[in-house]
Amino acid sequence: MYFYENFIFVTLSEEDYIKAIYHLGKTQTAAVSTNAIAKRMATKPSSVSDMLRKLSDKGLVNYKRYKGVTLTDEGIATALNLVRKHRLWEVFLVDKLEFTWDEVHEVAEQLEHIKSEKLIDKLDQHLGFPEVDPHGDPIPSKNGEFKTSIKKLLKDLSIGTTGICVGVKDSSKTFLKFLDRKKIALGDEIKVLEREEFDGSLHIDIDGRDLHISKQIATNLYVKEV
Amino acid sequence: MYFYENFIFVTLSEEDYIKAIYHLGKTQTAAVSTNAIAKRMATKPSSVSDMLRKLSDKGLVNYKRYKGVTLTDEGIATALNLVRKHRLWEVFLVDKLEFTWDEVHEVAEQLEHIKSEKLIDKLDQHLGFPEVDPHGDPIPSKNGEFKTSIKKLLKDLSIGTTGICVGVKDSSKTFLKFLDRKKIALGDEIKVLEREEFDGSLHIDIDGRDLHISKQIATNLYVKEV
DNA sequence: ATTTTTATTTTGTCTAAATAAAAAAATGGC
DNA sequence: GCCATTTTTTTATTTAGACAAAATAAAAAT
Repeated sequence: MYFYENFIFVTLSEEDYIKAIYHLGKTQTAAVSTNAIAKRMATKPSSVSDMLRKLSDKGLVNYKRYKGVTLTDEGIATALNLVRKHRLWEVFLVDKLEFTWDEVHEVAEQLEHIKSEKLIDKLDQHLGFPEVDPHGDPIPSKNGEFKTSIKKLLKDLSIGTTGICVGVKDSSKTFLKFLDRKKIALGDEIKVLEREEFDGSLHIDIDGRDLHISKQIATNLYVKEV
Repeated sequence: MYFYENFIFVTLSEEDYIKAIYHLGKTQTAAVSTNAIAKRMATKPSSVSDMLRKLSDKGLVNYKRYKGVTLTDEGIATALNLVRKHRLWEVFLVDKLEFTWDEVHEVAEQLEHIKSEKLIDKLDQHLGFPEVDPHGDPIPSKNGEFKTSIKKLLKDLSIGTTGICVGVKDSSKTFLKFLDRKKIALGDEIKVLEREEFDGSLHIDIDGRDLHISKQIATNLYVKEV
């Protein structure tokens, strides 16, 4: 074994699997199932089984047949690096190239696979070492450290505080249309003025306008506290 | 045939072949040979034959067995788009991320494959619609138009004119070491003061310093006239 | 005109990744 | 504890791309 060869080459599609396992694993304590991965990646369970064996051989996942899969430390590091790259590119697209929040994902999905440590370090610096992406999700540091998410539901903001609208929980057409009519858009500054006790509805100030919105709305809007 | 499906999906390695054919074709009038492509791409002639047949099926090249290959209009458009993307990314890396001229190629080689028209348009705008890359090579416009190269050899500059050092013709270690000792670097502004008739050597002003360099040196340094 | 050399293509294998169909293991209900 | 169902794995194929060895075409030399 050549000691200077202690890094593993990870292919593009292996990276995609690692990311899927990482994101599925976040919301649960148990190991991630083959079917769940297949569904998320729009592929077949048989393909997933195959890949899990390979990833296991490379030491990126802990895999017990029929028992689901978890990431090893190596796998977690790989995943965090991908998340870091994805989110930094998203910041770049929005801050520097004037993309809107909803256009960035597909492109960032490609850019995150570019392999160059220097590129990412320089990009990070160029962007002013941002801590969150345009959706309010935290950007892991180079060594994999994380701020806990500062993204909250609007309904959880306390009275008097201000947040910037960074995303939606319900991304259905009807909801987006509704937001459009109410002229609520990504990036808007929202200050919570008052909460009605009996129905949980909120009085808010949004870019100078006063608005009264139902609890349901406030439950489906993500904001980033400022 | 669905008329809205008039674009061909080109895979990553197809793109690499197209680029190789394009660059080899520039320097010659005849069709490009299989072996030449193989040598440039560090692959085997058999692999090239295989790929040429595929590219021909897709209408990207004109291919006659044993007779070499040329790009179709479609192929040229594809190549120019790749060159455009490659060079724009190089400008980005140098202007925005402080890469040096010699570090950009490998990364740009990856970035050029990112598929998003909007991304490139926005990047172009962000960079101020540059006409040349950091090596002084021209950047094709969106519809494939080209300024002729404004890159020259230092020896071809006329007396009194100024150029910015953008590259080397001879990239041997000895030459690069020599430049280093003489403190001649990429980006330096060089003004030609005088040319000695009998040996073609040049007196130059480089960032305020006076220097006397041989014809051989002047023949291996590229400058971009200002 | 024939032979030799060189360039190119064909053929058969190989690997990575995907799929469908078949087999095996796990699980929930009784 | 056993059966039916669901989940997962295995096996056999497929496709894109690459390569080595063998075959063939073109060019050069005799």
